[in-house]
Amino acid sequence: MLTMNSSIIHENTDGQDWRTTNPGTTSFISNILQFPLDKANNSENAESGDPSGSCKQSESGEPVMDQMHGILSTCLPDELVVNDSGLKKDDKEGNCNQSNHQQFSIRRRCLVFEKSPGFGLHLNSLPNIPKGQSPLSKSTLSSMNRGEVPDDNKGVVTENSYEMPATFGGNEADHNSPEKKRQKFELVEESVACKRCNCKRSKCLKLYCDCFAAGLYCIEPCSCQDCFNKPIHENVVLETRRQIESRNPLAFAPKVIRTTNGVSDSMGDINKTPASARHKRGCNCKRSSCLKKYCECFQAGVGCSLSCRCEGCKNSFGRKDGGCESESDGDNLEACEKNASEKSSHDTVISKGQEHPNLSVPSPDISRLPFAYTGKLAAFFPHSIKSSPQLCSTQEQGSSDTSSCKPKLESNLDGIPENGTPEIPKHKCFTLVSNPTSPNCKRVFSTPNHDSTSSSTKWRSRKLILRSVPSFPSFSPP
DNA sequence: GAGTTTGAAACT
DNA sequence: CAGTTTCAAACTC
Repeated sequence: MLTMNSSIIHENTDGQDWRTTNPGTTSFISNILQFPLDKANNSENAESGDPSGSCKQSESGEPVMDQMHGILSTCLPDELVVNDSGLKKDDKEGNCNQSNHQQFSIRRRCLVFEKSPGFGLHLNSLPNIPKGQSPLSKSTLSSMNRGEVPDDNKGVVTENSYEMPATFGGNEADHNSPEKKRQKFELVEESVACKRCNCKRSKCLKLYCDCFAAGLYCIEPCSCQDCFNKPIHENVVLETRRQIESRNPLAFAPKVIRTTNGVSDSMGDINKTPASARHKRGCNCKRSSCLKKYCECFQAGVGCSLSCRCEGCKNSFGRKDGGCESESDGDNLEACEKNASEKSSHDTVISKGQEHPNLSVPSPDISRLPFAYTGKLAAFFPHSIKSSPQLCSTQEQGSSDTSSCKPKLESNLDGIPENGTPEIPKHKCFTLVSNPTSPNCKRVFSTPNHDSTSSSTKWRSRKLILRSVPSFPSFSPP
């Protein structure tokens, strides 16, 4: 049986590995190794001003690369991230530093972004911010919310920080339009919704560390101590990871999978949950009743299964013994209701286009994305499902039946097809940006046309995930 | 913000 | 493989 890390993977029914169909990806290691040069170049440019002139802009006045980056990142994150030639081209064409910074930031954030073996873009533990907490100072946020760019964030790439987004560093005209201001504010909010690890003893070299587990380097917003999970310690990181994988080859693999065959999961139990997303290994909760985020199943927004060894399971996403959807006993109903009430703070992932008339089929490029979504990752989809009534309207409206207690999250997991390709609604096309807005996030998914209601969403979950790594990431060389 | 609880990860 | 320890996030106050 597969043991998965805390992210959702898709069981590929035909056995085809996405990697085989994604030849565009290249090793991220090479990019990491290139880091000093890139950094030097970027820093030089940043400090000396753009030697090639101002950023190119579209007719709308928006920086071309700012737009393109978002689009490309949405659909071709792998290629975008690792395509050095593209970067060089950008340089030659004189794109603004911020664009370069963005791309640079993306690259340096991932430990490895491999075609194979895959130590991939695993937004496993993505940053999410605890209620009421912010990785940014109030003053900083305040100024940012006013549309100001903190001085210490202006276009500076430091060892552990992200540059400010292009939208922050663009020309002033861009900032003055209401639309830009709105976008800026949303971006700020997204950045606030990011949290980093707080490891003290693990040196961020164990799976305890969300960053490490996610295949990401720790960055400035992290509160970790004695952190070795940094590019400068790449060898240590890779070696440690190799050791962990030698112990458990699936240690960095997604923990949650979705089986949409509707018949059984790996354990043979009938999945009553429509979305049928399940924790591969199952939880082992004793006291939380699988009703708190201590429970990995609950945290990932999936129901417990027979794989779980939990006791007193009341997982509102689906109990081990047959869960939420079909039962109406007091406890379970209460749990469901509670869960429903907590949806606003719970992570959600993506929705299924087919389930919503307004959602269209993703582009082919998008469909090839080897992403899997689970809990933590949802932090990168602040505009997606969680707070979007639109996406859940079919359930929320007239939902007196038991399906009403089906968590949005799980329903949203329907968007993850078994072939490993999440079905991303076109109009919700996630914009994978190198979190231009947030120094805290490695990547942030935003939606080009997101509704305003979701913009204020805070993503707090600990382990919702977006992952571009294959189901069987291996650190060992081919 | 500090302390407690919790369960996964790591260790034996 | 099972039991124990370590760890950091989630949670509570």
